[in-house]
Amino acid sequence: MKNELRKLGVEKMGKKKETITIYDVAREAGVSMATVSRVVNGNPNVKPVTRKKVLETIRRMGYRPNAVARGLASKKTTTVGVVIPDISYAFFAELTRGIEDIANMYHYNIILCNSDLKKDKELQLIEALLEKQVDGLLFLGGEVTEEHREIFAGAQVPIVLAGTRDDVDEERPFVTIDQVQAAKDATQVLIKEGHDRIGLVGGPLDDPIIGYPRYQGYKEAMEEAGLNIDENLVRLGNLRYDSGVKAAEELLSSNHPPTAIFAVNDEMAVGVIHAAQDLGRKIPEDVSVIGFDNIPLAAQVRPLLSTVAVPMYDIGAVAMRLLTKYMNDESIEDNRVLLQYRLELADSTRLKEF
Amino acid sequence: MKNELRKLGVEKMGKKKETITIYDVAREAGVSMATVSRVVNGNPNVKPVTRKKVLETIRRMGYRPNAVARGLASKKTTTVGVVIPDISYAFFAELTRGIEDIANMYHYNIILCNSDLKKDKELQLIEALLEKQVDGLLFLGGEVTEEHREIFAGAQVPIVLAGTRDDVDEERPFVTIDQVQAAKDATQVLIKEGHDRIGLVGGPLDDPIIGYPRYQGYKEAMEEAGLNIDENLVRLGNLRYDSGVKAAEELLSSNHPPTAIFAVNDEMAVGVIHAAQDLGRKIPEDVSVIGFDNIPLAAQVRPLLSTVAVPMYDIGAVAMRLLTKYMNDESIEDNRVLLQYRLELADSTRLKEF
DNA sequence: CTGTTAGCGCGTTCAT
DNA sequence: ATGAACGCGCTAACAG
Repeated sequence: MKNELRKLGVEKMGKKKETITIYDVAREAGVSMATVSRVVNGNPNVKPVTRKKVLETIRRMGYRPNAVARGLASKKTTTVGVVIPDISYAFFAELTRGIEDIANMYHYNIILCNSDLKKDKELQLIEALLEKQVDGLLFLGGEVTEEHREIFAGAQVPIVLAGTRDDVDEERPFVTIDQVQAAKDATQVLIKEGHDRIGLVGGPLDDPIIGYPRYQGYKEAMEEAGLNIDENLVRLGNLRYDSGVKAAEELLSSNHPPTAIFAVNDEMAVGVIHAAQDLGRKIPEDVSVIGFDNIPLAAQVRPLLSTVAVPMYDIGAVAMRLLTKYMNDESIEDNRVLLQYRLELADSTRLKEF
Repeated sequence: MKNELRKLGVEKMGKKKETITIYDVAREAGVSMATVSRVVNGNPNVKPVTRKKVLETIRRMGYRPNAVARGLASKKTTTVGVVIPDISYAFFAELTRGIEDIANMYHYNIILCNSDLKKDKELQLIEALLEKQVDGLLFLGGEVTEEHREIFAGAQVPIVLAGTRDDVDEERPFVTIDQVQAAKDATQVLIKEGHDRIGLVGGPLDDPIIGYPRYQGYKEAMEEAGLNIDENLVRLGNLRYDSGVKAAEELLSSNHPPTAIFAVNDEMAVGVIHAAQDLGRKIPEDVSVIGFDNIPLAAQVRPLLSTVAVPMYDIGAVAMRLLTKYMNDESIEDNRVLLQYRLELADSTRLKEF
């Protein structure tokens, strides 16, 4: 009575078309809603003939299941939320690709949100995602504060950290690498080359994910080697190319410049290389440079950048896989995983092996 | 009676917690569901005292609105679908950032899907997105085929193309740039430098978005200048760095090599530069190179890459803005928009002005 | 300004 | 193997 009446609506682009429901299909096929629901959801308890008939009228009527209604009834949305600092960073883009591939494989969709590492925005996004009844949440980058823990604890769905970790909440699952050790390794490459004045182009030290741990690794390596860290050796940037350029200019034009530089990410490392070259230094003859991440850029500059190869795609993929296990109540053996990284020694360092 | 009973559930991470509804809040606050709904949705028709009371019990009970239920009742999900070729391409990552920023500004979330330019996957993703009742759809890259048009036509929601266009369906809104003209301009830079043997490192010619139109622009410029296009001048890659390297190696080691090369995207252009350098050619003295897109990489290599600066972020932002207009039934003046690009002439060409 | 009452479209018992 | 009926949590008239 209602379906019959609404056929006179004006049609603009994608507006006001009759919306055909499971009920319409049922009536048309001469079965009940339940039966239609069964065939749509692949329930085997349907006689083949009936199934065929229903499938046929579904096709004929152009019926499209309403996932929102299904979500309300079943309490599952097959959608997961992803909160990420900034998709325009190659690092996160690659990681997100890993997430999406696995999500897709398990028939989930992802709602992607950029947080710009702003705590308030992060919290607000997480809240919005939970309101949308995502079946799970992936949280990347940024510090996990007490407020995060609070909202995480109140969530009805599993939440996995990717590319970061929470050392306070010992239960919170995560997938990342050992940042400190990796940074230490990178520094040790430089030490092993024989340098004793090794500069650091770091990130913000109040960043508990990149800036601080990678600084920590540098510091530990230096101390263990009995090397000095004077303030002429350390500059902090914002992880972008330009800040790497600036940092290197300062470091290299000091009275007693470093002969090797560890930049805590590749973008800055490439900035360092270019700044050094502009100052007439040869890489790696005059200055050795090592980066961190192994984004595509590392292989698209000359000299090829030596760096710490972080399995970005895998971090995303493994984190998403872990999340699916939680969502499907699969048994999970390890929920705090540190993935392997490796040193990718190319042409910006003299050492090619470690 | 039910809410009271379910308090004995075991609690694992994010599982089986009591879900508190608008009804619970209403009962607790001594008002009706409608009133709670009103304050949640900011409806002004609520006495301040009442509003305060409701807000208070919402806070106290930790009530979180269920967007799925809201979506079913209101027929709006405040979610838009985004189908993109590959988020790990800098070009699309930047574009997506533009989309998300504007979406966020208008309180929409985005469901992101990678299609890898595979038609079947595209269609299937679009279908899934429509089932999820997105309020609108942004489709990027890839060819718009008859099957696309069919499913677009059957959609109940507005669909806007970004970074691409459909020349068959004259009604389909889009936001992009004039690819042919831009490629023509890039080629003309090289022509104006005085080259008569200008190589092209192109994309797949069956790609109607990048490969073909940019080839077309090259061809038109050459023809208008009365220059020859022999097959020793053209190589096709897959838009990635490595294929640029390979293409340039072939072009430059031929008997009569080009003295300038137009690569249809920056990744390949940088590959061209490096291949040329490895062959002992100086850029731009021996070979001029111009790229296309102006991804960050263009400013992170030496020599700095001359390129066509495509407003990637803006394409995304404007497309999303256009989509919001459709979704909110705002009046829209122009629904097929070509954004401005500009030539960014840096150090890989000799010409610095055009 | 507030409450009542229908649905929104579908999954899911529980019968049959 | 199939159908009837209820409920998921909320918005949207409509009354008052």
